[in-house]
Amino acid sequence: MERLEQLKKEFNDISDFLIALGDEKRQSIIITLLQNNSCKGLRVNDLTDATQLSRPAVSHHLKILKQVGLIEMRSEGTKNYYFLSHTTTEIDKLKNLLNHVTTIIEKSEGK
Amino acid sequence: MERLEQLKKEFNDISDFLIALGDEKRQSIIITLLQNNSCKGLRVNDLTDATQLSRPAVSHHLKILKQVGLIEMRSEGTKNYYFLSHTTTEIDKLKNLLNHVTTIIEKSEGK
DNA sequence: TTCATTAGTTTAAATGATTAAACCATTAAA
DNA sequence: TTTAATGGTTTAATCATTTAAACTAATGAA
Repeated sequence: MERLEQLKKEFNDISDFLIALGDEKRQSIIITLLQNNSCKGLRVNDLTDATQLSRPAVSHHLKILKQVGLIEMRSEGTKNYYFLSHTTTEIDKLKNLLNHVTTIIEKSEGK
Repeated sequence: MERLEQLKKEFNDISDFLIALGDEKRQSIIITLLQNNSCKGLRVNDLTDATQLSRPAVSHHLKILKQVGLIEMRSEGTKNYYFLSHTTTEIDKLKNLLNHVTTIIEKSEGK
C-alpha cells in the first residue's frame, strides 16, 4: 500500500502535463515545433500562421506548455524563438507512471 | 515528413485519453480502483465514499473513463461493478506516442 | 403488489478554460 | 527621437466542463 501513496503523488505531479498535452490546439503547436525542430526555433507569428490561432491564443498556450517544461524560449532583441525542450523530464515521468499502472493491472490479472 | 503525419494521427487519437487521465477527480477514482483491483470491482456508492464526490459526479466521470477504455463494468441485478480494464491498449498507445516524440527530440539534438 | 435499493439521466446552475480586443512595453530602424 | 515591428498582458466575453437536484427505471425483498 506504500506503492499506492507513491502512485498518488506521481499522478498529482503529472496532472498539468496531461492537461497540457490533451488539448488539440496545443498539440498542433507541438507538432509544428516538431516539424521545425532545428535549434533555431519558431516565432509567435510563425505559429499563428501554422495553427490558425490568434496571437493572444498562441501566447496563452505557449505559456501553458512552458509551465510544464515542454518548450523553451530564446530571445533575440524583440524576437522570441520557441522550441521543444531538449530535456524530456516530464515525458519520462509520465512513462514511469504508465509502467507503474500497467504493472499493477497485470499483477492482479491472475487473482 | 510522413512520420509527422503519423504522429499527428497518434496525437489526435489519444486526446480524449489524456484529458480523461488529467482530471484529478478521475485520478482519485482510478487510484481507488487500483487499490481494490480484485476481479470483484467497486460499486458507485463505494466510489462516492472514497472520492468525496456526489453520485451523479462519479457517474459522469465513470462514463468518461469507460469511453476511453480505461475501465469496464459488470452488472449483477441492479448492482454495477466497475473495475480497471485488463487490456491496456490506450496506455500502450500513449507509451508509443511518447517514445515517438522523444526519438524526434533526441535526433535533432546534434543539429 | 408494494416498498426499498441501486444507479443512470436530464436540466440548470456554477465553475473553469479559451479567446479576441484593446492596451502596454521593448527593441530596431529611419 | 520618432516610427514600425514584435510580442506579452489584461479584461471581458464566450464556450465547455462539472456538478447538484430532481427525476426515472429496474431489480429484489417483504
